[in-house]
Amino acid sequence: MASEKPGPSITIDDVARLANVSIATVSRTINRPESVSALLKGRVLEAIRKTGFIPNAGARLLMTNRSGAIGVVMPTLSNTIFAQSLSGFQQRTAIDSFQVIVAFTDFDSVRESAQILNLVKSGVEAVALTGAGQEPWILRLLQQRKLPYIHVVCCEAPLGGQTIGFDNAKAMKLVVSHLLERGHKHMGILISNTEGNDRASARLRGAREAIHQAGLQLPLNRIVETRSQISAIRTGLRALLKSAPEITAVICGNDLLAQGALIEAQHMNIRVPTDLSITGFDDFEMSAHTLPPITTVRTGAFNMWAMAAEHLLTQLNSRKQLQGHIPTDVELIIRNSTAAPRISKIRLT
Amino acid sequence: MASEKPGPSITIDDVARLANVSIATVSRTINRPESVSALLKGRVLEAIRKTGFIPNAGARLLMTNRSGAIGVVMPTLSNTIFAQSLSGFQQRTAIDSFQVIVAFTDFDSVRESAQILNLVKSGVEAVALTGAGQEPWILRLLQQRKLPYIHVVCCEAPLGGQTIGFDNAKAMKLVVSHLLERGHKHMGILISNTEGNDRASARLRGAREAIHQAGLQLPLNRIVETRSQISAIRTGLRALLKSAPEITAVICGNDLLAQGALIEAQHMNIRVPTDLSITGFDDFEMSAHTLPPITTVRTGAFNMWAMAAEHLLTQLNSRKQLQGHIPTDVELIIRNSTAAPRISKIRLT
DNA sequence: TAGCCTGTTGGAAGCGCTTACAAAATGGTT
DNA sequence: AACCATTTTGTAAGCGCTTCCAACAGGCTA
Repeated sequence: MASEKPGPSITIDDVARLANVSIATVSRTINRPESVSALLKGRVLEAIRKTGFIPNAGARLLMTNRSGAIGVVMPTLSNTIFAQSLSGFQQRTAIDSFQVIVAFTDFDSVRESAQILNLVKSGVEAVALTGAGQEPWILRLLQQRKLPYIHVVCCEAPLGGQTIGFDNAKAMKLVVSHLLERGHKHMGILISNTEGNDRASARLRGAREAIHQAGLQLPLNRIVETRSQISAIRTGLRALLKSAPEITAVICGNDLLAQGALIEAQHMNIRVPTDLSITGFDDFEMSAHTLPPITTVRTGAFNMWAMAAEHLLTQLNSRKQLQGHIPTDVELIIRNSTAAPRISKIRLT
Repeated sequence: MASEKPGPSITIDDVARLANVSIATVSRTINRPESVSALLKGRVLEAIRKTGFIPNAGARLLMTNRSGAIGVVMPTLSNTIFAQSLSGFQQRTAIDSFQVIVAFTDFDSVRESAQILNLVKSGVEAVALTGAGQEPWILRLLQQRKLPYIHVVCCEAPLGGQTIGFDNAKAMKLVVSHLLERGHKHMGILISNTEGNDRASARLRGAREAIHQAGLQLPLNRIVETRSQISAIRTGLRALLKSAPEITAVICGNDLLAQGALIEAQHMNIRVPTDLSITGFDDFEMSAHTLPPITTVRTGAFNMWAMAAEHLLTQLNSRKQLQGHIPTDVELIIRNSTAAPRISKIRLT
């Protein structure tokens, strides 16, 4: 009925009283048990058990400045790759008993700044960021406060920030090389919105450069940006094929796009890879199982983010400032969604 | 080189001194600006801006007992449904400027208890739990500490806990009814490991009951439990079809399983739905686009979790204990992966 | 036995904030 | 001009913990 008062919760004093020791001893048995005699330690532990004492997070944080929380900032969770990434990150932080606070930006760098600021306000000890497209002021704020942070999935960052990942542009060139080797001359690109997404931009740039370097053209009508809903992706592929019917291969910015493209191709009765080659990027688990399985680039997101976590934790433990770039491996996985283009470019539509 | 000292960070005193007011005034302009005169408020705000002051989370938490953080406990992120769920939850909490701390259990209720305990230790103000399979002691602990919590995706919970969701068993019966209507007599079930997963168990139970109620049999060889990797799911379907070749429909415990089953069917050259009907559960975005699209149950995970968040936030704001069950809608989405069984049950393999 | 070193323990001082309370300022009213 | 109600401000008391420091207890050596 009437809302209950918060109720005086159990404090270290209660435990100390019950164990008949000082609060200092209780604190020590929790934080540095080796410095307490077996006798008292036993009494204290027993008292803690009996009372159900859980140290007050605020008081502890106030004294130690250690919240045991790490922030991670991602655009969204609607692409599996970020779910994987978050899993990897969290799995590693869990080993060191760190909590993960997640924040999503929806690819909006203004919102991203706000989210990072919120993380700082809530006392995270470090932050992992997706990409390097953050507003400089917020990065500067992190630096001023000496909060370790790292940009993941990229290879260079503003303000000398640490990075872990690979060169998205270079990785995309692997894909293009593969298609060139197969004999493709006319390629289209299906990519997620590049605005506020430096990874997508870099991949697009890489593909573009590689195509140009091969002496081929990439007119604008062969590049389609799309939102990441399956229906939008499907529409995107249709638009691409309509505006550039000559293309024999579609380079997708990630595996979600590739899956959408593959589905739309099936619906359109376009045979993959016979009529059209499709490539992805990220190597989803599913991509090995689709019909045909998708040629893609394995980037090891799970491990990459686990390493990012490890890197931050190391800094927190050693209190020393690491820096520079940690390169991660990237591997072109050739599957059956790519093949040589048909001699005749006639397709049934 | 030498590790830099933490460096005295900016406190409320610095701001007060600069603005030439008392710390109380600074605190008030941050927390109850309407109670401060425009003049001083201006000076304080300016001083905050100049100094880059960010209130110390620990001190604040210590005084107010409000961390601004909510915990959410999920089994994993490897099934898209949980990514959706987390998104929904976080989207709602963000509106009230609450941070989300995520914890994963990997379907292990012992680990789950530990995770919940960690959340409590780190000072969350409320907790959202997946399902109702938690160990009672940890729920009791939440109750003792008067931490609002809610079980999501279920309809009843131990210890009188609040729940939001639907009856998984009953929802599964919709699927079975649909298959019965289509004339199926021999159904198989592909379900994720039920151990430590009360939702999967309930769905299995629902299917079983509905089948029995229709006067049909469900021998054990028609039930296959599987891990959730695509390859395991595919193996699972093969095993199911091998041990029970007479089945004309496969009821999958969720859409991930259904997608895996559909893929394996394609690989085995089994036509869906002609040779085999397949049903899912959860209604992934993708499920509307596969070939054929998958008949499934829409549970609105995103909204359900957003509502869960809202419910917790309401309790936090009103400080009153709500209780009971919040039912959510469930809808059978009939698509082309289900049809009447073929008269002849001969399949090409 | 005196003198020391090591290992334990408790007392007490804050950490940086919020907020109760009192003091001061403001603005009518008589 | 004196008074009271109201608003605004400052003072100071903690919140519950960690940790410095001093006190003390043993176990040695000299």
